[in-house]
Amino acid sequence: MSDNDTATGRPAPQYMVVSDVLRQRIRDGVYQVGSHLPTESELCEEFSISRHTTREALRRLSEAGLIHRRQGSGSRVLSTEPRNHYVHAMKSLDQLFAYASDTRLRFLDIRQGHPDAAAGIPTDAKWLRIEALRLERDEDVPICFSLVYIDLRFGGVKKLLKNYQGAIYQLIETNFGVEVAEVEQVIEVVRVPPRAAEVLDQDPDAWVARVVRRYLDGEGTLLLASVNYHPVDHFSYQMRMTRQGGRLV
Amino acid sequence: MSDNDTATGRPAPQYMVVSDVLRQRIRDGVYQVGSHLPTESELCEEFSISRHTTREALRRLSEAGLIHRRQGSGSRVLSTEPRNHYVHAMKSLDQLFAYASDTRLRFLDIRQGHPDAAAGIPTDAKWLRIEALRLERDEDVPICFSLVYIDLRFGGVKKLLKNYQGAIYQLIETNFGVEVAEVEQVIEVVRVPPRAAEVLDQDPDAWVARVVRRYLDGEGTLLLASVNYHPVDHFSYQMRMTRQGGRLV
DNA sequence: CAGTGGTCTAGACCACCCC
DNA sequence: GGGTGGTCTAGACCACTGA
Repeated sequence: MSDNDTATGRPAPQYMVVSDVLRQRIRDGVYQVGSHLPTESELCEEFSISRHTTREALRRLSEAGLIHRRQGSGSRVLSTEPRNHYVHAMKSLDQLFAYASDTRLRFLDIRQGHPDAAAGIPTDAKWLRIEALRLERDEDVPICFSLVYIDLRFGGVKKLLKNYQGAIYQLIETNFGVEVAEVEQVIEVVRVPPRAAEVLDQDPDAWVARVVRRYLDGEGTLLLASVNYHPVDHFSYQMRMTRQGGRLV
Repeated sequence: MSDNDTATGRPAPQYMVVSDVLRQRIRDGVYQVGSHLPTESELCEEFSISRHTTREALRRLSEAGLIHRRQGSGSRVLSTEPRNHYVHAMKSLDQLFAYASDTRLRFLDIRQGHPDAAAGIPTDAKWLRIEALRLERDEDVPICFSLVYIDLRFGGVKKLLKNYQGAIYQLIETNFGVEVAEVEQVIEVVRVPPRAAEVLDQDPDAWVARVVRRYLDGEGTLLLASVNYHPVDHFSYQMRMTRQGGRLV
């Protein structure tokens, strides 16, 4: 649990002692989830420490996701257990994609249309629908066939797509001042749909890896979604998870 | 890049201004990757701020993975770009697995043997080799066929496996005082190997999703590895990535 | 409005690293 | 031994929250 001086011989700093005590109290229900921690000044008094030290202790709890602090309001208990024991971290979403970055896009079709069910978009709404092939640079080997559905308020991207090579979500981020805050991804293995079989040159009854990605903004609104069909012999999805924090967090 | 007061109308705090300046200098190569930042006291003087404010600025760079700070040594520049823009976070590794948690294991075979190539273990070494089927609870439908390779120094788990239901890495963590610090995972779609076809009741030429997981300790030593074959019609792998930090980080 | 957390200062002592 | 970052104190003013 705590990691006070168990490893190193020297005593743990006070902020860590205090943070561990508070952590234990949260686990024990002394401070219930949803309720508020004592204020900084109360904690200063109880532990006879300066405000700075108190804040350092609270910072740790906050970083561990156990409490949420809000100016003027206080520190609310969020959870009994730290979140994010393991993280898969990446510089950019590029690493989500199951292909190397040195690729290019060939657009097959762009028009308004109704999304397919796999995209997780209500199929009664109209979205900009893009068909594209992702190819290895300088080669004609297709890496995947992609259907991209874009909210019509970003319909202006249509003009920008010509010769665009990167990920489409980035195009929308830079041109419409929105920010992708969250991505959901589902990987499954399915029978190749007819259109994908055609452009990927697959047997009609072949299996393909289908990767569906949904890009959401900070409020959970869907900005765009993509359905990507990968021939199985070129599909490899790698990730690396790391345990969070050496000492505590 | 910076997020000083662009959104809110009010001015950014000093530590954020300073941290942005330093960040820009790192990008511009004023402070080269591998070299050291000025010391805290030098930065205090340059920006006419207190040490506390300087440390807050440096803390941000450290959290962003741009610098590494070491007592007695200084702040070394690690990278020009922040890491961890996006994270896939999970409380435990259970969420790595492409199946619900309400499952059970049926062991088919346990003995010493040579790992297969897919596990990424030198095949000349001997490891404890476990064959198991993961089944839905109360049903005989197999979710996946697993080959688990365990370093022989944990050979004692053999006795503990009987009636064990959970993830094997946890068994080793609790019984041998080691900690999984890192997991590598690769998902691919391959032809079913004969043995897997047999126990999963698949056609000899069927495709299966192969998920290879390698569990490493803090020093990068492989503790165990597993190769899991999932019938494609039951395979679904979901993940959710979140952009890190509202304001900067 | 009173009380909260957010920012900031000017000091201090210490453990650690490297010369 | 001299300099680094790590911890800690005792103050201060401010922005924000909520009654």
